[in-house]
Amino acid sequence: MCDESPEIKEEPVEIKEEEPEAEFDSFVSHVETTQEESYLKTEDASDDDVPLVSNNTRTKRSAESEDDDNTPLAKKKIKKEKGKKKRKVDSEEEEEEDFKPAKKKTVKKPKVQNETQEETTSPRKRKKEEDEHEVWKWWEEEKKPDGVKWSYLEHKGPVFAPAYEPLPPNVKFFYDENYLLFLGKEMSLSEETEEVATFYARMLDHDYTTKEAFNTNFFKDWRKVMTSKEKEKITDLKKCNFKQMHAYFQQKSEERKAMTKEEKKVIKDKNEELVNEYGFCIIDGHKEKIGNFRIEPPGLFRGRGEHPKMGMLKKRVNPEDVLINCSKDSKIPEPPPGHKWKEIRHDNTVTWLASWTENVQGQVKYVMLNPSSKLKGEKDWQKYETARKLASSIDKIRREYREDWKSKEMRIRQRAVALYFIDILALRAGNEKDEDQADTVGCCSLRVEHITLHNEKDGKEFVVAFDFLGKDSIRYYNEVPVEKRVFKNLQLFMEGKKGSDDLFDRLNTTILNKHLNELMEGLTAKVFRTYNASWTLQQQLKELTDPDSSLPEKLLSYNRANRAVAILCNHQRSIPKSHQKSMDNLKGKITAKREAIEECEKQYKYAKKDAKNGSAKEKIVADKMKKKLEKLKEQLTKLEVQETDREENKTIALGTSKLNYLDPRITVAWCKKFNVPIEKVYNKTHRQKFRWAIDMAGPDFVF
DNA sequence: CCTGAGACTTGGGCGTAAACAT
DNA sequence: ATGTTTACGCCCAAGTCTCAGG
Repeated sequence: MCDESPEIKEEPVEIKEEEPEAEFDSFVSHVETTQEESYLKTEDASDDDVPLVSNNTRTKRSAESEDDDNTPLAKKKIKKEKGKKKRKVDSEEEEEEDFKPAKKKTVKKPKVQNETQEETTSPRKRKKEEDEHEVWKWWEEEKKPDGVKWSYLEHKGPVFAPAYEPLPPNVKFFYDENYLLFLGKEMSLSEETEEVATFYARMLDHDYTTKEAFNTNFFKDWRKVMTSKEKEKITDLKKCNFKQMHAYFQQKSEERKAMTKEEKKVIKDKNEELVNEYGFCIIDGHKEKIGNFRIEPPGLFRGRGEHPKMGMLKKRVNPEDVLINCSKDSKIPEPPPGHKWKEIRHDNTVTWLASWTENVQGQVKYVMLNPSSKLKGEKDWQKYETARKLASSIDKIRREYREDWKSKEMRIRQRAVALYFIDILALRAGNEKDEDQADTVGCCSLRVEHITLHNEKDGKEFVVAFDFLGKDSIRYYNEVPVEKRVFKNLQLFMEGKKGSDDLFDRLNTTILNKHLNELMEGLTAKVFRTYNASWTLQQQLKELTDPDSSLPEKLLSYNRANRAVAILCNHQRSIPKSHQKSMDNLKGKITAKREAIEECEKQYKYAKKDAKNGSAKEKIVADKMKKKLEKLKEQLTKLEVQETDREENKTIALGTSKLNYLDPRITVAWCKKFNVPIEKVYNKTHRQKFRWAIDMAGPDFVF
């Protein structure tokens, strides 16, 4: 603001001398103490241990040939060996045939796993599920030309929300004209007015309805759909009584819960039929699942955090609002009777099957494929390959941005400090946001008020305290000791600014990403999150897994590693309502088990005595006792493990990192190496999404 | 540059089905 | 078999990033 010159103002000389060639030894650990290594030494950390082959490769690569990695060849290398198939379409046909035998192989699996004993939950069921899906190794196919996402696409179009069913006449709406009467005066509403009213009535016991913005927005939009008569009468939301409506919906939901098995089955079957009809598409010769083939129903907008638009009416979407995307030569989806599509297009450079524009924020919404599809899987795979590439040039990049902390140019310093945060704290990039969205920030959009500098805190020097609302208005709070040079730079950036000023006033995500792309092809800010998450998982697994431990203990290790990542990425959740209760419950069980063990021990003692001078029969009894005791003890540890796991997990959400940040091949390799059945860590959805990794990665995969 | 549209990934919450305990 | 607890999968909002056009 104050000075336009890009040159930095007189830099305090001290800074320059401060650092006698800092090494990489001071990367801050932000995820508990144990993780330092993951940032400390990107490569030699593992040397003292088993010198894994691929580890060496990585070291070498990063040391001498980063530049080569920048060529687009990197990706291709991997696929190189396989296909020299020319015509995609025909080759697919063949592949299918080829891989049918492979399916049979899977069937044998349980035998191999016998070592891990009974644990495998209903392997029969699982097989069936997986066998129902077409299995083909898409990752061995040739890639499509740049920008082309498919050559054939056929589907039946999206499913629309069911039409509004007016309330039965006995469910009334009341309005208190004088603001006096207890119930208000009975009032009948036009259908549309009633429909919108039900949206509100359904949310009556939700927090939203206590928020002013929500109520104001809702009321404003509600009045828009009212008839002029209604509008005249209904002038104050506070005078509206939705209680009967609310009760009606509650009752409805009770009824639904109380349905008999048969009734539920009917509904389920009907739904399944719908899914079979509309839930799949044909893409490049394969039948694949669609992710969200249902158009979003109308309702009230539920923005998160302090969203200025919360409570606004999300209008019903009609076929006339919907764009269809499919192959020209495919069977074009039929719009519902009496309707027309807004447009039918044939754009094979995008992946969506249908789209419409939502009225609250004006954003385009899409119908897209399920993550199990080739289209999504390939992209996911590519994402992790980019992250691995970053792993091999991270040293250079770190060296560079550290150098940039000393730059004469303010914009470069800011860029370098921001990058440092993104790297070590896994912050998000932080695009600018409009006024009409919740006020949340990421790295580039941090404001002065979001950080506090402490020369010293809790015995540590140069501590930066972050406190801001990030994505989804989740609070990010972290006290991080940083390097002195970073600290000094921050002081400089904050000089003469108000709390509401941007911390990095010469930086935004575009600038940052442009720079990153120059450092490495395909590099953007979010790649650091992927890289750091996956790297941390690998490192933590290595550190925490004891090959000799029991299966539950191994799983605990895995969860802990997963948790370290979730902490790093700040994946939080609200404490489940039932947490305390279920915790007490568990504690009770543990005490009970302990008592049982005590009791059993006593008995065992006696039995042993008896056995000593007794006959074979008594020996058998004692033996049995011993077995029982062992079993009990095992159960106890299992419970205790569960307890710590759950306690540690109560505010941390593991799902997001597992699904979006952790290279599945790390997990797969770990499972294979330590003989952990994959379904212990990956549920059915995970297994479908990560099928490529499950098939691709051996026990020795290294990220 | 700046802006906004567009496309696609990432995110927590919540209802419900399934698993488990009783 | 039935009630309770847990986990899954859906939902859809909220990010990231690219690109076109002024």
